[in-house]
Amino acid sequence: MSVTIYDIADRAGVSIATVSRVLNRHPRVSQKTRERVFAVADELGYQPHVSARSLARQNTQLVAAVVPMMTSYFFMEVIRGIQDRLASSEYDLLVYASRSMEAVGDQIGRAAQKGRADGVLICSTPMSEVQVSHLDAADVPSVLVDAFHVGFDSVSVDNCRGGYVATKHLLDQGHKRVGLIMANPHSVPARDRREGYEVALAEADLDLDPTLIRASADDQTMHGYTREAGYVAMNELLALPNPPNAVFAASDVQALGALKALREADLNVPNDLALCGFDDIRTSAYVGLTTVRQPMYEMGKLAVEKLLRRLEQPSLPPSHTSFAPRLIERETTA
Amino acid sequence: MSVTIYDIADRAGVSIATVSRVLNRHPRVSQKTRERVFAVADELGYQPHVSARSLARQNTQLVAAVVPMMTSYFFMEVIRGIQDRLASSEYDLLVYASRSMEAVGDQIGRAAQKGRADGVLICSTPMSEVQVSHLDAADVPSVLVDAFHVGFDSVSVDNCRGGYVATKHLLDQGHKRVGLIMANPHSVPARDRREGYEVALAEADLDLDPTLIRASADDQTMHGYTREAGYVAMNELLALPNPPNAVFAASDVQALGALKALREADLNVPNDLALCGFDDIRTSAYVGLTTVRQPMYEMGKLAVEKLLRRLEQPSLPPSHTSFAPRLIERETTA
DNA sequence: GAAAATCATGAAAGCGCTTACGTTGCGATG
DNA sequence: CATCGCAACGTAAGCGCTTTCATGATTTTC
Repeated sequence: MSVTIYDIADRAGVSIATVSRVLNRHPRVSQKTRERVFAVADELGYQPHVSARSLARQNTQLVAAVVPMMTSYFFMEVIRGIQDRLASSEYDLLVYASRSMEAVGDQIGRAAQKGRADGVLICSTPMSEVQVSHLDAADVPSVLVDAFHVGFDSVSVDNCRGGYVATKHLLDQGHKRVGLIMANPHSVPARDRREGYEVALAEADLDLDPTLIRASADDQTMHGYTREAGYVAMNELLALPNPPNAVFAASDVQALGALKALREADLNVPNDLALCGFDDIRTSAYVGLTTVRQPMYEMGKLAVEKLLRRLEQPSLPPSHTSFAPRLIERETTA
Repeated sequence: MSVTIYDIADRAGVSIATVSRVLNRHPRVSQKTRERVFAVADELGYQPHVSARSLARQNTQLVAAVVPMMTSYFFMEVIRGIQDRLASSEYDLLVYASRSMEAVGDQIGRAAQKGRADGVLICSTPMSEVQVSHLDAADVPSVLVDAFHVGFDSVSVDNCRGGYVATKHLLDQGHKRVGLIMANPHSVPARDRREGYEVALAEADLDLDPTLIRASADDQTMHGYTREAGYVAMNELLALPNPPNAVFAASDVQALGALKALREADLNVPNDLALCGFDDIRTSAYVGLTTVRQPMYEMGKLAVEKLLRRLEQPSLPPSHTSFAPRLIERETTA
């Protein structure tokens, strides 16, 4: 096989214990042997064997991130934040992305397997009791991103407030009939955004018109956060006897689909109909879509921050952070 | 600690060897003990310890992917392909994304460390001799994506052909002065695309006008593949005494920046100036950008395919695949 | 200058698993 | 009936590292 601490020990005329001490910067080694060992080590091109070290130390230097669907810009940004923060730590990143929202459970299981990773980041996955007990059993520090559970560290966004802000903005522009393009109601964030929408309407003393709310068709993989869903929903709204004059879409991808429908209907945005999305994905800036921005990158970063803190102090009480989403005004509501 | 095979062995009244055999589906175990061991195992909620297993088996069940910058859509798609293919294998994915093109070397080092992963996928990184020797020393199967080296399996795209196709398309539309928005010349794909551009011009008996070629400013992190770079470059081209009437941009993000410059200059695309990009990122479809499509997802998928094959048959000669890029005609060259 | 304290090092146990090899007990073989 | 073969299982030696404990060497202390 390749070079081990035994080889170094032989060559340097010391025991493997000493080699290990040198390699781990243990203070109780003489200057002389330290230098000799180091010299031999890189003369032989030594690299510690990761698994062996993990086994002996009882830690991997790994963090696992569980994410439903890499496809979406949201998760990419979160992961980028995770990645960036991790880069300045000693941890490497393991990514568990599932193709469907359903497979997430398995992924959590794998990620939390004994000796797999020192910590787990779980993204956009509501924690069922099964999963909680799973994680508790595995006894691996975890933090939730874009989800909440009392027992775990979490970082999320105040979706209700986001929905409120978006709707309020539309109302402030003078629109009285504000429609909502929902995602799949299975999605907790979508439900929260809808709640914010309803709060804003109530506050403006407007009745809730259920026909103005379009939920995405049931879709197991993307929870309705797709361009097509937005396209269909907008067409339905336009077909109404009394269509809305403004629409809040639960996500930017849906808003983009809606925009397509509007173009096809030859309607002027924002004059005929104003549109506000949610997320602030890259394309939104490009097409001038007004939206509510989630600080995805920052969320990923903070999640890692929390995880690292917990890794150092496992007994800390769970800490929860909720970011306030910010309205980004652009041309679709000018 | 948590439950080990020793606990199972005790409880089931057998030796740890037998437990191990059962768990690894070794045939030489009686039906009865097999059942008993399994029963005890999941009664105790046993999970094998990953590091211990790795050490004993001399393999992790991990594949590492080294990627420069998660930011870009290109890499997202490649990773998605990797992810998807890996999902139906027994391997988990380790992601090494660096913030700058320069840090990639370190990342490769980490990814290829002994006992870290069973195989490595290296994305968009030209292999220097240092890195080659590094990888050879680590002796871990690797495949190159969007890069080439005789000694390694690789999957890439025929960038030269892509540049040719794009330019030819522009010429076929009757444009005589075709400009090129280059990326940083450090980028091998960018150079290849430029070569294709030149070939197409030569074939059409057109002289190469160097003023029509704009390389991105030196940029260490994105190699000039940015919207801003495209914006600047297009403005430079427009400021020319005799500006081009068609432009090929080395990437879609640059093309989008160029598009912005064109909008600001109040020029009609494609009538005043036709534009063709490269990549086919998501936004391109949305804004109707004609482009040359790279099969990113498929590339990731195939890379894993090759890696898995090599994992089984390490002595296979290196296999190289080059995808032919495909022109996607949209409105910017109608 | 002897006892005590400190330091540098080695021997060996262990992390949790796999696996080569040895041992047992059984039915089949001549 | 002695022998062989083989299935089923146990013993123990690893995998490459960390770390405790013991030990001799060196320094400090009064």
